[in-house]
Formats: sequence, structure tokens, C-alpha cells
Amino acid sequence: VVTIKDVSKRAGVSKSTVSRVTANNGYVSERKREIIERAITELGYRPNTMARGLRSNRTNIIGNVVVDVASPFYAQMVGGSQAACRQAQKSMLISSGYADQNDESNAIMELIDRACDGLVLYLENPVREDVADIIRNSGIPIVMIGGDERKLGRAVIKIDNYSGAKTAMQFLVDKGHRHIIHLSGPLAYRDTRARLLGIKATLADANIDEKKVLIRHGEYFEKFGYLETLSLLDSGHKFTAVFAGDDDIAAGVILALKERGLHLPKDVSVIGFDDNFHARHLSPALTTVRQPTREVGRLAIELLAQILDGKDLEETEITVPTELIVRESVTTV
Amino acid sequence: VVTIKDVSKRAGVSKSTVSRVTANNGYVSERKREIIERAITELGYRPNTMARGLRSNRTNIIGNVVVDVASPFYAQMVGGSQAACRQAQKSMLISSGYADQNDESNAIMELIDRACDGLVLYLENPVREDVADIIRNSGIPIVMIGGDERKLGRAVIKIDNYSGAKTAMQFLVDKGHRHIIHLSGPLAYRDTRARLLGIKATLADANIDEKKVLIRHGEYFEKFGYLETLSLLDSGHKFTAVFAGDDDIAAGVILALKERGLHLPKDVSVIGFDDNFHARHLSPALTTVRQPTREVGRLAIELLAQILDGKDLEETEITVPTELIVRESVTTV
DNA sequence: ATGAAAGCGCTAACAA
DNA sequence: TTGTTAGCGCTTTCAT
Repeated sequence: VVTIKDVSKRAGVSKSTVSRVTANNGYVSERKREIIERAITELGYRPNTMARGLRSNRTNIIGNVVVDVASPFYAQMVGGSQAACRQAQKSMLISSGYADQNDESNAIMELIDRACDGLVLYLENPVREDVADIIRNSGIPIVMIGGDERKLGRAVIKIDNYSGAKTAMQFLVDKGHRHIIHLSGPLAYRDTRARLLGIKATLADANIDEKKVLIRHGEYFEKFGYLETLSLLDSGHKFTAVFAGDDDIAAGVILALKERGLHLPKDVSVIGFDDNFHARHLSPALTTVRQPTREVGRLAIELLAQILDGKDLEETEITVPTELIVRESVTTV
Repeated sequence: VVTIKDVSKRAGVSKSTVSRVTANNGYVSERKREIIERAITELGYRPNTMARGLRSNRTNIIGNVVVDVASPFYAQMVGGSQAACRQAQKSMLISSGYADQNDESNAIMELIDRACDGLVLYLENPVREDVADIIRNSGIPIVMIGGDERKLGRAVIKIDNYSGAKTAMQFLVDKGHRHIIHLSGPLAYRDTRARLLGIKATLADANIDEKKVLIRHGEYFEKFGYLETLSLLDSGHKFTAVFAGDDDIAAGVILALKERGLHLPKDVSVIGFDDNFHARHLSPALTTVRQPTREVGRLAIELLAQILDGKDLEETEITVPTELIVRESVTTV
């Protein structure tokens, strides 16, 4: 492999001068710069990133933890982050936390050990105390997406789940629905709780008794939506609309409803959350609340890049709006 | 930050001995090992990966290029790779090539510069010649998924698109279909070509004139399926089945068919490819060919890990089978 | 079994 | 503007 020394010899200058050119800092005369650049291309020199990082404590690597890269929701987010990284000339180390505190904290440690310049974290649990200490001590800047229980983030991006759910519920209410089922995700997730709050806000505003809305909790899986809907139907519950905790649940709901011979949206309206990949392919096409995942991923990296460039974003908190996507699964009652 | 020197002082031994413990190589007495391990935990020492990498030329980072992390198809693959990486105690640098030769080659260069120990590549284009040279010179092991035009890969994993398409076409033929449309992807992709070959093989076997199948090329987008189907319908083409190049195209086909008042699968059967996330949510649920993306991602890392451990997998070529997933979008004619 | 010493490739003070 | 020098933190001969 060709090193900086080879280049310096070939160009007849010192290593420092070459470094000044490659790292693009410090004064170099036009003449030498040209000579050096020629030597670099001729030799095909590529600076050793590890030596560089060891010396300068800068790697240009950004670490990224999401819940699960394999899920379309986070994949989109990662896609946005990656595009922004490329633009900012950074590489991206990526890891999944699987909504488990230990997995999440281990993932963070891995990234810190890798000497990432900064971290973008989408977590579902508080950071383990020992890891939180390490983060604080290392001074590595963090952009949090979603929660920020321990104030570790230099900047926080929140997705407005509250308003999203509030708007969705309002939509149902406006369409005349009063007997509504809410198939919610687990209370352990902060997004679930935010959505619940949004729902209640609409109910309060509209002077509707909270009891009118039957809430059931389960996992964010199609299966939960399917089984719960069947059980509700079979036990004789009457309802005109189902607000599904997310689009996966909604898919199960639709499946169950159809299986029992119900016509959608005539007999029952369904609304989802996320605007996941399959939402518009459901039949009827699902009315749902879009989460701007890609934009959030991009934004997180942009904020982090600014922090790394020395901008002081302390206490920055950005709330990104959700958007009601009206398709065909909700009708007037 | 605490370094190896701090640990050695605290434990009253030399740096070398500490290194022998952390790197787990060389002889260390039980007594000293214990003392050192205690010092490590007490001080919270974490070895500096860059110094380590600089010295030993091993980073335990695996680089991964796919077409687009944001797409559910590749996200699944990445998910499998990541799980395997975790198991093998490696980190994963990930980049997208966006099916563009320059993007792909630049992504590879980025990963090489990052001193990845090995690469897993899913490319759509031949590697640029300059990059191919660098790969060969660096000796960095590569596992290719899909194509291998330049024999850069120490191991190659292929997905059996040929048999998948052959089987799917056979399924249509067995159901009595003779007037079939194939909405194919771009010929530039090798997977597209493999599928075409599979289709022709079935036709040849069944003694059906190739001309019976009308082939149209377009992008792997829903929109292509939608527009092309409408245009075919409007120009009075008669057909009983559509073989869509992938599930996205199939979604568009179904949309268009329904929009023209056709009943599925009674009037027209549709079959897809990929078994993408939304396939089972389509209505009727899509009969399609599953590609084992997650398994492929996992397998690629496992092979690479073996190579990195010194196993000689030269010339290894594994073909992973696809699987026909029968749902409800195809019926007997 | 352990330690001393050299050096991986680079950058950043400092000097000139 | 450029070169000299001194490490960054670690691993790895080579002695002992």
C-alpha cells in the first residue's frame, strides 16, 4: 500500500505538506499543491482512515441506532439518513436495538467503541445508566429521535404522534362515528402513549364520553388486529369504526372484517397509522396518518452534522408534523 | 479516556501483558490475568479500535453495499446481514449503490477506505475497472450476491430467479392460461434476464409458441404495471393472465384491472415476483415467487466470516432457491 | 510468562 | 510557506 511517505518522496516535499493537502488545512503554495496532487493520483494514494482517526480523533463516521433496519418503517428512515450522510461526506455505521434495553445499549457501546463522531438514536427504552455515563464522559454528540428521557441528546427530533392521532380521531368523529374501537400498541412505547393522549383530546373536545371508545392493547402486528377483531365481533360488540394503532394492525382488522362478511367501509370504517408501504395496497385503500420517516432520518443527520461543525444546537427540539392521508377506508355513518 | 497504559500501571504489569489479555492471544498467567481484568473493569477501559486497527490491520468491520437500504426488499437482506454480523461480533458499514455504476463503485471505495475486513456486495453493474484493480490489489475478500461479472468475489450467492420464473410460468400454464402478458423489468438487470429465460424454458417445455406471451419492458414500479395494463386493455388486447416482473408492478396491474371493472382472479389472473411486504395485502392476495432475502443476507455474512477466519472458499457458488407462494390471484381458465 | 522497544500512518505543534 | 519532531494507542517481535 502507498502511504503518505511515498507521496512525499515522489513529490519531493515533507509528509506534513502532503497532509496539508489531503486534509485540506494549512497553507500550501499552488506550485507544491499541484505537484503533490499529481503524485497522489499517479501513485493512487488513499489516506489511511485509521491512522488519521487515531491522530485527529475524527472519523467522519456517524453511528445510527434504530429499532430494526429490516422493518420498512425504519428502513425508510435509514434511507433518509444515508442520503444525508453521503451529502455530508460521512459514512454510517448502523445497528438495531430491537426495542430491548440491553440490545440498544450494547448497540450504542459498539458505535462509541468504533469512534463514531456522533450518534443518531431511535430508542424505545431509557439508555442504561452505565452507557449514559460513558456518553456524557465522552462528550460525543447525540441526536435523539423520539424520546429523551435522560437528556442525553444535544438535539431531539420528535414526530407528532399526538396530533396525528388527534386528527385521525377527529376525522372519525366528524364522519359521525361514535362507537369506535381503538386497537392500540403496547403502552411501553412512548409513541403509543402519545397517540392515546391525542385520541382522548379529541374526545374531550367533542364532549364524547371516553367510555365510548373501547381500547385494547396488543403488539403492533397484523395478527393482533386480526384476532382481536374476530374476538370483538364474536362477542357481539357493536362498532362502526376501528382506529388501528398502526397499519399492520389495520391490515389484520380488514382481513377479519372481510372474513366475517362485512363490507368496507360501508359496514365498518378503518383508519390506520404510519402510512406504511402496504397501506395504499389494502382494499379498501387505507386512510391513515403518515409519519415522515425519511425526512426525519435526513433531518437527524443534518442536525448532527451541524453540531459536529461546531454549531451550538443545545436544547434544540424539533417536532415534525404527521399528516392525515385520506383514502377509502373511512366513510360517513 | 483510559488507555492501555493506565491499565498496565494500575495492574503493575507491562502494556504487552494487558494487550495479551484484551486481544486474547499469547500466554498470560492466571494470576496476572485476574489482576488485569479487575483493573480493566475498575477503570472502565475500552481498547481503542483505531489504534488496534492501525497496528493489526483488522477492524472487524464488514462493508455492505445493496441497491437501496430504504427499499423493503434490501432492508430485509440487510436485516439478515446485521443479525449475522452481531453473532460474529462484527460491525457493519452500509451503503447504497442505487443501481448506478458510479454510485456503486464509489460506495465500494468508501468501504475500502474505511478498512473494512471484507465486503458483501449486491450490485447491478460491473465494478468500475479502477475500483476492480484496487480490490484485487488490496486482497480484501468479497462475497457477491447475484452477479459476478469480473470474478471479484471469493464466493458468490445467487438467487434462483430462473427457476422461480420458470415455476411461476408453469403454474400459469398448468392452470390453462395461454394468452399471457409479461410485464418485465428493464433488461439491464441480470435478474430480469434470468426470469425471462425461465419463462421461455417453460414455454419451450410446454410446446407453446413464445409469441403467445406478450412481453413489455418497464421499470419495477407500480406505475409501470398500472399504465401498461390500461394501455393494453384499451388497445383491445385479450389475455387471461398477467405475469408481473415483481410485486410492485403486480400492484399496479391489479389496480388497473379493477379500475376497468374486471373481476380478479375470475377475469384475469395475476402473478408477481419477490413476495414483497404488500403481496399478501393485495386483493386478491397475490400469488408470487418468494425471494429469500433475509437468508441471503445472513448467508453472505457467514461465508465472509469463514473466509476471514482463513477458510478457503475460493470458487464457492451457492444458489439459493426461490419458492412459489400460492395465494388467491391465479385461477383456472 | 513477561517486558522493552519499535513502529503502524498520520497530524499538529513548533521552528525555521 | 514548509520541514522537523513528537506522539495518538495499540500490537508484536525479540529478549529475557
